[in-house]
Amino acid sequence: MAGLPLDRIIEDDCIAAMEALPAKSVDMIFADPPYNLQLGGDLYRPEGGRVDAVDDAWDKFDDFSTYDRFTRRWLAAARRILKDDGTIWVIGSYHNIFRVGASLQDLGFWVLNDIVWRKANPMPNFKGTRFTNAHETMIWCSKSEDARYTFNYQAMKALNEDIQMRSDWVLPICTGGERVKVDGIKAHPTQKPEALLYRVLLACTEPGAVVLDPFFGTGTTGAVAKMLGRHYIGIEREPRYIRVAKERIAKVQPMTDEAMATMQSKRAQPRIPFGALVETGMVKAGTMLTDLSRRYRAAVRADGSLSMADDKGSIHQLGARAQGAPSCNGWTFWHIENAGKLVPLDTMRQQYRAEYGTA
Amino acid sequence: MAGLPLDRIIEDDCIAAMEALPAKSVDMIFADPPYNLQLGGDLYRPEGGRVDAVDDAWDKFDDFSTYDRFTRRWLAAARRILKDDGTIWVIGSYHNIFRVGASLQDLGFWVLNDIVWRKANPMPNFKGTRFTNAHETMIWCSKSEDARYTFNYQAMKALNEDIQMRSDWVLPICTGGERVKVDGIKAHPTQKPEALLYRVLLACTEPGAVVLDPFFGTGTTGAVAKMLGRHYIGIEREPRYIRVAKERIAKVQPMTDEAMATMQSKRAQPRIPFGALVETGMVKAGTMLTDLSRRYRAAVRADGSLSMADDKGSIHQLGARAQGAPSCNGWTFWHIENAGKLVPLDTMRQQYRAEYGTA
DNA sequence: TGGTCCCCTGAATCTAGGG
DNA sequence: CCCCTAGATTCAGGGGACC
Repeated sequence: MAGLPLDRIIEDDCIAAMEALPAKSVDMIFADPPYNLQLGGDLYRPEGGRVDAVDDAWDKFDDFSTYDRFTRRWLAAARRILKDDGTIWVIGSYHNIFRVGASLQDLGFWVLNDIVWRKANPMPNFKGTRFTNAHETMIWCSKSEDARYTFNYQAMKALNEDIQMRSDWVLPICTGGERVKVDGIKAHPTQKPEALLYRVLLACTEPGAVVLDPFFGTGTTGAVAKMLGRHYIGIEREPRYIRVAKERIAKVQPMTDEAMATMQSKRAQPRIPFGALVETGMVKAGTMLTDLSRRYRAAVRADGSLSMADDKGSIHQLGARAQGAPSCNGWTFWHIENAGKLVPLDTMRQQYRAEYGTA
Repeated sequence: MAGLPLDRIIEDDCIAAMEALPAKSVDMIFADPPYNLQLGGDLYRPEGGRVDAVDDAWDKFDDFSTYDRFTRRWLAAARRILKDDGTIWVIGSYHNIFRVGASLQDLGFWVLNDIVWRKANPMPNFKGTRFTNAHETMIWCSKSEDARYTFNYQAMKALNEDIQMRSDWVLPICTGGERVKVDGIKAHPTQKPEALLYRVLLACTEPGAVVLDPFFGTGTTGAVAKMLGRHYIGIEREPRYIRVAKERIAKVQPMTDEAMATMQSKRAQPRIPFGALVETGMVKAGTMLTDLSRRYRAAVRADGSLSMADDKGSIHQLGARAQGAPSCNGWTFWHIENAGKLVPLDTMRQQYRAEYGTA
């Protein structure tokens, strides 16, 4: 994408900066916006220490509506620069996440999931007045209902030991060596753990994608993007955060391409028609196929179609009709009997791919 | 409280019914409003079954603004009848919870916590298109910032093996004998588990308190209230649900201490996926693994899968395939070489648990 | 009686690409 | 735009049948 300030940090207000970028130019947006506002119109972050010092006189509704206006403005600017098939992530807590979620929906974003980051080691509730606030919420949206967004399902499944990834993620908070400090004091009050961004970027982008973070802070998004071979664009108002972020990102080593590889979706593999297996003699015409429970039997015909009683059709069609199901994956449904064992057609397909190449 | 229809179900629209009740008369409100799901066509499971979705007329709204008007009206009516020191709980999913949360705040409610119900056994995502929608969200509010609400901190701590109760609760969904059925068919599509209401009522009410549920359904709130010695007021429009709820509640025996003990939730057994070690940087992508005899070597990839020659898969799958065994515990099979010594992955897992906790 | 296996089900915004 | 077809896609728990 020409003209994009890739792998750089823009020092500016995020709304102005986004308005200066070309439309439909970034693949993903990750945003960790400020969560509350005070009388002066300045926005503070949750652990900023001034949260309890609210003036009693302020009008809640008025306050929320100011926050809502701010939220809609930056979300609208984000929407403009997001590609039509891109997605946006916004993280927040109960203080702001409902406003953010409603605004996202009002602007036409389509919620795909709300993700709960369940903190493995949260701050306890010292006063014993509420439940320990042990999670934050992320909202993941596409730009519209029918957008074809990126979701690396198999990579997420692999990351979770072959069980599909759930909407609740247990991850530790950012501590120890990962926590960026300046003169021994944490550089930013709400630095997010890299593991969180790691999962987000791995789930929803491909290597080389452009990820924008309008509230860049100390640059966790940039650090993880660089590590994973994605491009970042950071926007941050505060020079002191930018300074820290630059230093931090400079130290990051990108992964090798090999390490960066993930489990691929089967949809991405080239299509093999069943007929190709018949043509090459890997499956002989006349072979009888059966399902795993040996309930149904069908014969392979010379053109790669099947016949079962008077019915004829593709491996998928006949599998579906046999079961009375709306659809069926014939590759996994039908089996060939070999020395008393049932081998799925899918295994033959893998052999075909190995033998004749995948192209 | 004179004039309150205690331990009864009002057959009416909830807004009208609440408007007919005296102001500031109930101690707690638990509400499970329609979620405004926006479902497309039928959804089929991989094995061919059809998902029995929520398609009831009561969940249909024209658009967000219609839903918002409905939400504000019933919340305003609820606010009027709630005692000044009472609290309200509303449960929802990402479809509606942001609208609900924003409306609560706009009406002056003060959010105390958002509570995540992490479902132990959610319905999977059958098409591999998103993260498994494995939780629902409850918002817990007092009527104002300075209200002196009830929170039984010690009871919650006791329920959680003497550790502060967190904002994320792991509970199974409502199935088995608890699921109310009529002629073998579920009486209500969205019946909530009693364990959920048990925790809510135990946390935020005293015995004898009055708990109102404006979307009573098949009466889980009433059943648990009776069990725990609280009063309930149910409001429900549909006579068929009321009939079921009455029968159900009639059978409830107020609980003995012994029975209470069995209601206490088991702590979820933590499972650490290998991917978690990669995400947190404890095991870097690109690391080479080997078995104790150094016969096999595999590389760690970004998503926690391994690659060995052309083969890819989980630590368990690749361990099994390497040895030609039907299964393999990858945690003990694979090792990392560290200063000439081989450390099993299992040791890394123990370190992870020690560092980040297991819960 | 016990173990094994199969079946059923749960608030779901649930496909992709070519003609 | 619609229509059609290939084919990718599920976890945990409870209950009942069967050996």
